[in-house]
Amino acid sequence: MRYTAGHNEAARERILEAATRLFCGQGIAAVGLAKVMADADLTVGTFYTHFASKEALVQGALERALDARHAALEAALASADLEVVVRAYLSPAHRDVAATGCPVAALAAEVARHPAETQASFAAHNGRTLDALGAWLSARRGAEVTRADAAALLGLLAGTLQLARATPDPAASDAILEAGVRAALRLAAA
Amino acid sequence: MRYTAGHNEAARERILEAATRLFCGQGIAAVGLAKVMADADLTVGTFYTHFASKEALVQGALERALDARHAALEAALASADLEVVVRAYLSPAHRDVAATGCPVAALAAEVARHPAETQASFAAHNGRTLDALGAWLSARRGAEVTRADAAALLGLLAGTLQLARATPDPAASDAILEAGVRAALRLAAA
DNA sequence: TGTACATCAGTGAACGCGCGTTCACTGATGTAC
DNA sequence: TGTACATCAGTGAACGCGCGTTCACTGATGTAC
Repeated sequence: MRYTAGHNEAARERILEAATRLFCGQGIAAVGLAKVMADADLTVGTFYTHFASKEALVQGALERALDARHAALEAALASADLEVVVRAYLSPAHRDVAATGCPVAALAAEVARHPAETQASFAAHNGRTLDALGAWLSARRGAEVTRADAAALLGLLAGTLQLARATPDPAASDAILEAGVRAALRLAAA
Repeated sequence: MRYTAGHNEAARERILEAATRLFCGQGIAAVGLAKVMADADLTVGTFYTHFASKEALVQGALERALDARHAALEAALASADLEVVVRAYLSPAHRDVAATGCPVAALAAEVARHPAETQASFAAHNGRTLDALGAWLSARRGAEVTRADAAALLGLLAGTLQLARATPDPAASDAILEAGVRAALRLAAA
């Protein structure tokens, strides 16, 4: 081949990285392929040598983002308390930089309007995180914490983060984050 | 004037109704003005005799939807238990018809990317619901429940509904709704 | 070793389409005289 | 009472633009002979 081995994979990775950042920051519908490719230092024309369609890119970007979040959560749960994880999730820093933040908070509502295949991929990759969270909570309490219970906790985190992001008054937004931390810890401890 | 009194207001109301339904069902960015106007039995050209821009329509539609939700919640809290309200919110019926459902669950993440003025309007109208919910919970418990605490509860409801909507497997989606009900009632009772 | 060819990621222009917005015009009604 | 004019929501075509997607072409490298 006329490009170094791994060139193709490196370009694909750059496209996925740019897509993840732009989708999480601005929404899937609001970001065009030209913008994604420009951010990956490529022109639009070459997009289709890497992905079959925009929808395929959406799936790839969601998987990448969810897997990254999964790895980060596993590391955090292994070395820190749940309170640290919850406080990091509902922090002003996470609220203010959606582009590199949780894909569930940024995109779950939009994913719900995408094809079933995209939803299935999203649910499967998010499910790994829910299972890990459920197992961790089960070990901490005596009782079993199901994947669905973990989903409710993630729902609280993501929904509260969204409300904080949609609240322009800084003090009011901070108060929502703090109330979310209290609620999440109460829920996790029960 | 050459149209009956109230004609203008009736047309404006039809546009707002169509916009609310389409935005909540498909997202703001995915719905064009032509689609909204066609749903209101009008042509695109007349849109600007009713609204200054698409963003003005977005604000109007959000306000209408949030005010409707507020009235429905007040009525429900006056005549029914919180558990009934929570079960209705996290019901399969509400999950399956986003178009006529809660605007917070459908659009909060997208509103967070809109201009500050739109966010302020959204936060103000949603705030009325949060205050009513907080007051109701305060009266039920002994302690004060702030607007921010009510926001965390709404965050749990909306976030969990989004996850259920993004879960294509019916059984898994139902389980998430049920876990959300348990979590919401635990949070409200505490 | 030297040359012709195959490979294929990348280029850049083009496609049809729908977007938000503008505008000259229509036509039914209310008002002025 | 009858007629000319003003009003203004609605019409429908057009604007420039960006969208997702396609395609003929480029050019650097690896392979075949």
